[in-house]
Amino acid sequence: MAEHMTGLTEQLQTFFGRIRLRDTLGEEEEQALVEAASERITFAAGEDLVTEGDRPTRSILLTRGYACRYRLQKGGGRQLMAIHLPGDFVDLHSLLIKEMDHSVGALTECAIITFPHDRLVRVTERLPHLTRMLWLLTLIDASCHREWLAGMGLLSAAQRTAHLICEIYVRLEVVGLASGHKFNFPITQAALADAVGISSVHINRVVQELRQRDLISWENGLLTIHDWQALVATADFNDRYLHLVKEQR
Amino acid sequence: MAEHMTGLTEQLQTFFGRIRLRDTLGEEEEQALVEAASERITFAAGEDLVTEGDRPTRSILLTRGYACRYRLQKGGGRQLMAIHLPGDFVDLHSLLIKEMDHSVGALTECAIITFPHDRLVRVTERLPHLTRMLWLLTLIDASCHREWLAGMGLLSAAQRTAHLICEIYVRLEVVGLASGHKFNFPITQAALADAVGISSVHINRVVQELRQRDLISWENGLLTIHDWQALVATADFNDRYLHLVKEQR
DNA sequence: CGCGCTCTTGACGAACATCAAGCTCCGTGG
DNA sequence: CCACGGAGCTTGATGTTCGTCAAGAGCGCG
Repeated sequence: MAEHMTGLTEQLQTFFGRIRLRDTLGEEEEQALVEAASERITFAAGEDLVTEGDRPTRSILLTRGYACRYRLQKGGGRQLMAIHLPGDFVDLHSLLIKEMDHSVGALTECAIITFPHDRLVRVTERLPHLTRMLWLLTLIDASCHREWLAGMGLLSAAQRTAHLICEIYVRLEVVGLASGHKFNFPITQAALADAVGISSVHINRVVQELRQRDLISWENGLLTIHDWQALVATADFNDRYLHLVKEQR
Repeated sequence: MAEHMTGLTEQLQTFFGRIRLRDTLGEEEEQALVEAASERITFAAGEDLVTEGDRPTRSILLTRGYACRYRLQKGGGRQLMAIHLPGDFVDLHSLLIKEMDHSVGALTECAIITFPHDRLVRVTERLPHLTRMLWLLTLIDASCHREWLAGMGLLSAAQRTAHLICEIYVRLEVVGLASGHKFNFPITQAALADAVGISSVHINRVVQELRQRDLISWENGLLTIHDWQALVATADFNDRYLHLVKEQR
């Protein structure tokens, strides 16, 4: 067990941080999560962590890299439905949903920690407040889905792109994974296009527009926001949907 | 208390049915929900059940009518993010989310039952399996959001419209609120346009196309599906995302 | 050196928004 | 009884956004 836990607690700190942004997390609760953890696995960019139709027996927590939820279309199209960052409990859903209705893929090299479902169920039997915290994390995922959905209906391609950049920066920043309005973003324009819901040709023009307006630069996988206020204004970005308020839940 | 419960259990049957589609629901669990219920309220079409920015102290279960989650834009646009039917626990989210990041409105006259948050928290402290069932319902909501999101990126306006019709029919049908491929759908074309994410002019043309292809008819608030197979085919509809499988969760 | 992946650019077309006008239906008040 | 008005539906004309097709450039990698 000592072996098992080497480095594990450290690797879960970002995850704990994401909970502590919203409520307090007790010693016993933290310990229960550490004990529920199982394997550590890495994936190469492009690999699937979970595939549509799977019936996982464990949930996946992302500790390193960018992952995405996505759905493929018969015709060959792809739509991303979320981008996940270190500290995200990527498919906590599968604990109750059972059969995956979408896939989770690695956008970059990824490292994960797995949590067997039976251990998580035991957590729900024993620790109601921690259960609510896990539930809350999935509710915030849903809130992000709604935000993207509203963006698809109400915003232009350029606005949605700006919005996504704002979202990722804030979510990285609040857990100390980014600062100074810049962050590593080593994904392809094609992947970004699938997230924003437009073609790869068009995302290229949108990115160039954002660069020419001097809102951002993006080279060698490093994205820099030059004018945060202006980026927020064009995207009509409001972080309320991320629920970053610490209170009793 | 006898007074309080008059008719209440009956009004919750559709809700219990939605849970029983996915797992068994024990006598004690059902009773706990009945006891957690509080007021019954009705709303006229167009009224808000909850408004963006509110901090509700109770959650709302819809027992009659159509409601929707929506977000407004400064410019005046509106995007629906879900349509809710009788038996849906509409803003169970607010139990943990606390501050509403969107509004819930009545598309038709609606009747609701309220559940004070403190009573629901007590349920989570006492009944882990029922807690997981409530959690599951919010996960299925999220799954619907993802489905709509994928549709926005991958499907045409006509396909999304067909998809929405399929979704509503199935969700009504599985709890016995519709059969024979028809259902009451007394909403305006403008509201449908906001759901599909297109203009009211364009939804009109889309609806006419669906009528001319003899897929549906829709008059006096009654929508009839004439060719279910063809409608499913055009929408590329697959009900997997509704998670209608009964199993241990 | 050559291959493949990503990014870039131009030309053209399709899907959908916007603007504008007229329609039907229905309730309300005279 | 009809006039009026509003809400929702319908239709046409025009413009914008974005998709698709096609080609080429830069670059890392074997």
